[in-house]
Amino acid sequence: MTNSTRAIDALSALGDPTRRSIFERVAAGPAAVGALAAGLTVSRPAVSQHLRVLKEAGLVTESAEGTRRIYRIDPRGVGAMRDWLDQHWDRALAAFSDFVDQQVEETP
Amino acid sequence: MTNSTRAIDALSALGDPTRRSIFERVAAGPAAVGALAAGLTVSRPAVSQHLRVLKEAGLVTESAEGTRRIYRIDPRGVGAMRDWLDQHWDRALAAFSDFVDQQVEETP
DNA sequence: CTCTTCCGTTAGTATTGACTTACTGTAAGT
DNA sequence: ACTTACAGTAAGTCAATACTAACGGAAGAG
Repeated sequence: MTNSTRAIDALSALGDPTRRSIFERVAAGPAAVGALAAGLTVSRPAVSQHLRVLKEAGLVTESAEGTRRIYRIDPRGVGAMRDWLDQHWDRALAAFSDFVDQQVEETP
Repeated sequence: MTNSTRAIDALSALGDPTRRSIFERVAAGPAAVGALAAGLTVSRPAVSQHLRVLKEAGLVTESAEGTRRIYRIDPRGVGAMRDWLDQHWDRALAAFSDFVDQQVEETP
């Protein structure tokens, strides 16, 4: 998978508010599925499904500890999003300053 | 609107694949609605609706030139997303290195 | 003034996907 | 072996939303 593809998946994954909550909780520290579901209004299977999407997007990793599955934040997806965003950040600044310059010329 | 709120809106907005396409085209350079729709498979009203969402998310700006509306990339939304992500980027690296250290200890 | 172009809005439809319930599986404790 | 705890899977429901078709409005050309 290319880095840009991962960035796309990560953006799609974080588009959902519930998944953002889950991701932010995982980002705060490693956690099991049950613990995550306890702090949310949705059921545990729902959390499990969201975690799978986040995992496929490269935003979290999974590791077993007995019957519990511990989820941790994954630098790959976060980094891919960061790279994708940095590209557009540069463009945004350039386009914006061009636009401002143009406005100044038209209204002296 | 707070900066974090704008980051949330921006993430939700870019969750849709069609909106990502539109956003990337606008990021490549200012464009009118018709020109954007011509390069996509969806109808012009659909593009118009997506642009409104992107505008409300602070990702693009609108300016009239006669009957045409020119859309440009907006640094505000892009910057808000960048800030939001940078927070988690730091956590991602820290959590990952902790995890690796722990794995090394357990399997010497 | 009329015609054309370009665009936003509205209403209605269709599709996506988020959620729950029920079930199955696995590991640890007794 | 039985029970308990924890989690993924499957199937079905329902709400959110992406999309099209039809309409209306503003600006420039003739």
